[in-house]
Amino acid sequence: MTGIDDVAKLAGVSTATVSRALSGRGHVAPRTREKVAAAASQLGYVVNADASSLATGRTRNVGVVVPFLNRWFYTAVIEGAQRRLMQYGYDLTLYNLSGHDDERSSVFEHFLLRKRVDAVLAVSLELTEQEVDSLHALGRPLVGVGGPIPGVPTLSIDDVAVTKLATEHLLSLGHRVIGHIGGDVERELSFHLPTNRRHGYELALREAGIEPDPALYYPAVFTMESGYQAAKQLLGEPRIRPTALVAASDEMAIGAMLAARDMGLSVPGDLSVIGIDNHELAPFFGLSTVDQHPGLQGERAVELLMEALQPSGGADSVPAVDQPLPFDLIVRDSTARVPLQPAAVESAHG
Amino acid sequence: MTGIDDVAKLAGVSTATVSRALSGRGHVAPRTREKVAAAASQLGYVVNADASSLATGRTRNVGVVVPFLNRWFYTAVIEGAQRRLMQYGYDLTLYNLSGHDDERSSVFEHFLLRKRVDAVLAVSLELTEQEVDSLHALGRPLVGVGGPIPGVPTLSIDDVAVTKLATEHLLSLGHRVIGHIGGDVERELSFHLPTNRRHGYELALREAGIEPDPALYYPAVFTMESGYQAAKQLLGEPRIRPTALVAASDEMAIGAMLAARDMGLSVPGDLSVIGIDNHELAPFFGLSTVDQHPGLQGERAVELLMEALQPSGGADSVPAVDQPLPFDLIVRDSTARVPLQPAAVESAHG
DNA sequence: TTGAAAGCGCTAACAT
DNA sequence: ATGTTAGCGCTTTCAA
Repeated sequence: MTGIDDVAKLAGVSTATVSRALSGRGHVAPRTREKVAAAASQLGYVVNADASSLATGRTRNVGVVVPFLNRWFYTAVIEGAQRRLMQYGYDLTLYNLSGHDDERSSVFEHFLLRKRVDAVLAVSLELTEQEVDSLHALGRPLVGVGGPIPGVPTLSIDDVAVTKLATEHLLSLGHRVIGHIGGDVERELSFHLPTNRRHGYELALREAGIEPDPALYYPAVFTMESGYQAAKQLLGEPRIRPTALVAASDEMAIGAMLAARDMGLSVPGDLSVIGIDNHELAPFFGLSTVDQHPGLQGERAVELLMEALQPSGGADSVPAVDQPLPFDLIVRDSTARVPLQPAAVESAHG
Repeated sequence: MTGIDDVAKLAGVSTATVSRALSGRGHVAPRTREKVAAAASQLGYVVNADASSLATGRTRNVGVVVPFLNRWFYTAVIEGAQRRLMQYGYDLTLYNLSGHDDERSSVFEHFLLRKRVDAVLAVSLELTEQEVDSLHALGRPLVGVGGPIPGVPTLSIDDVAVTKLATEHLLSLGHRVIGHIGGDVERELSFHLPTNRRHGYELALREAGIEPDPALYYPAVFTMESGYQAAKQLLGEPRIRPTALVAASDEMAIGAMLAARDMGLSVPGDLSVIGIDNHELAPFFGLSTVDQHPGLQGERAVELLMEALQPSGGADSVPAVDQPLPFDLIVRDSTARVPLQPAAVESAHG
C-alpha cells in the first residue's frame, strides 16, 4: 500500500512536509502544498489511521454505546451522531450492550480500554456505578444522550415539559378525563424518564385545576404491544371514562390506537391519543405527537464532544449543557375535540 | 496510562514476554504467564490497539457498511455481526450510507481507506461499479449480506424459496386466488430481491397448476404504508377477488392487514396475509411469516470473514458460500383456510 | 519554509 | 523459554 514515503518521493519533499501539507498543521508554502496534494491524489494516498493515532495520541474515532439497536430512538440518535462525526472526519465504533452479562462487562473491561476512541457517547444507558467509573477512567470526553448518567453531562429533552405539552394539547381540545400510559419504573432501564414524563402529565392537569386520578395511569414498557395492553385496561375499566390518552412514547400510543379500534372505539371520534417521539410510523398512523428530534440530539452530542477534544477547550471536561433541546408538537389525526358524550366501550357497542 | 513496559517491569520480564504471554502467541512458561497476567490485571493494563495494529498490520476491527440504519433488517444483521465480532475480540466500525451523495462517496474515498478495518461487511447494498471497485481495492476480505454485490461472496436466504414456501402455505390452506405485494423494481435499492421473491410466488402457483395473474401483483416499497396502499388497491379492485396475500416483507404485510381491516375485511376470516422476515412486530400483529434470521446472517458473515483472516485460510479470498441459509415458516393468526365464499369488500359490507 | 530524526507502544524476528 | 532489537507509518520537535 502506498505510504507517506511514496508521496514524499513523488513530490520531491520530506515526509515531514507531506504530513504538514496534508494535515494543514504547520506552515507549508502554497506551491509545495499543491505539489504534495497532487502527488497524494495521484497515488491515491490516504493516511494510515493507526500510525497517525499512535503518533498523535488521537484516534479520530468515537465510541457509541447503546443498550439495544432495535429501537427506533437509538438508531435515530446514531444516525445523527454518525452524520456529524463524518463531517469532522471521525469514525464511529459501535458498542452494543444487549446480550449476555459477560458481553456487557467485556465492553467496559476490555473493548473500551483499548484506546481506540477519543471520546464516548452513551445513549440512554442505565449503568451501574462500576460501569460509570470505568467510563470515567478512560479519561476521555464523555456525554450521554437521552438518559441521565450520574456525573456525566447528558443531552436530553425536558421530559416533564414534553408530556406537559402533549397533555395541554388535549386539555385545549376540551378533554378533562385524560389517561396516561407511562413507562413502568419497575421494568424499565431508566428510572427518570418515565417518572418525569408522568410528572409532566400531572403538572398539566393540576395547572388546569384537575387532580390526577391514579386510576387513569397505567404502566407499560415502551413497546406497541405493551401500549396496546395498557390501553385495553384503561379503556375497559368502567369506573373511569377517559376521552383521551397520552402515551409516553409513540410506539405505546400506536398500540393504544389499535386497542381502541379493537374495542370498537374510533380515534379520534371517541378517543384522542397522543404520543411522544415522532416515530417513523407516526405519520402512517396519523398519530399526533411531540417530536423530540433524536437525530439532532446525536448531532449535538457530537458537537459537545468535538469541543471537548479541542486543545483550546477544557482538557477532558465537556462543556455544561445549557441550551434546552427543542421539541415540537405535531398535530395529526389522532387528536380532536372531546366528544359530547364521554366515550366508553358500552356506548360504542350500542 | 500504563503501558507494556510497566507490566514488564512489575512482572520482572521483558516486553516481548509480556506481549507473548498476553496474546497467547509463542511459548511462555506457565509460571511466567501467570506472573504477567497478575501484573497486567494489577495495573489494569489493556493493550493499545493502535500500537498493536501498527506492529501487526491487523486492526481487530471490521467495517460494517449499511445503506440505512432505521430498517429492522439492518439493525438485526448488525446486532448479530456485533455479537460474533465481540467473541472474536473485534470492534465494529459502522459506516452509514444514507445522507448526501458526497457523504456517501466520502465513505469509499476516505473513511474506508484509512486502514482502520481488517475486513468489510456490506449489508444489502446496491453499489455502483466504482464503489465495488474501491471496496475490492482495499484488498481486504469482503462479504455481503442480504443483497448480491457483483463479484462479492454474499450471504442471503434463497429469496425464491422463501416466497415459494409462503405461497405454498396459503395454497395448502385452500387458497387459489392469491395476491402478491412485492418490491417495486423501479423504486427499490435492490433489483434482485423483489424479482426473486416474485418468482417464488409465481413458481408455487404454477406448480399448483395456477397461472399467475399479473393483476394480482402490486408493487410497493418495503414499508408499512406502502403495503397498506398496495393492499387497498388489490382488495378494492372488483375484478379480482384475492382470498390471500403474500407480501415480500412483514412491514408490507402488516400494512396490508391494517388496510384489510379498514376496508371491513377480517383477517384471517375474509383474507389471509403472510409476510417475510419475522419482524419484531410480527408476533404482536399475529402475522404468519417466514423467519429469515437476520441476526444469524450477520453472525455467519462474520464467521466467513474471520476464516478469511486466518493465515491458514486463503489470503484475501473468502470461502465460497455453500450452506444455504435457514428460513422457517412461522404460522400465527393471519392465515387460515380459505373462506367458503371468496371475500370482497362488498360481501363484508353487506 | 523545510528536513532530519526521535519517538508513539507494540510485535516478531533473531539470538541466546 | 526469554531477551534484544529493529521496525510498523506517521507526527513533531529541533535545526537549518
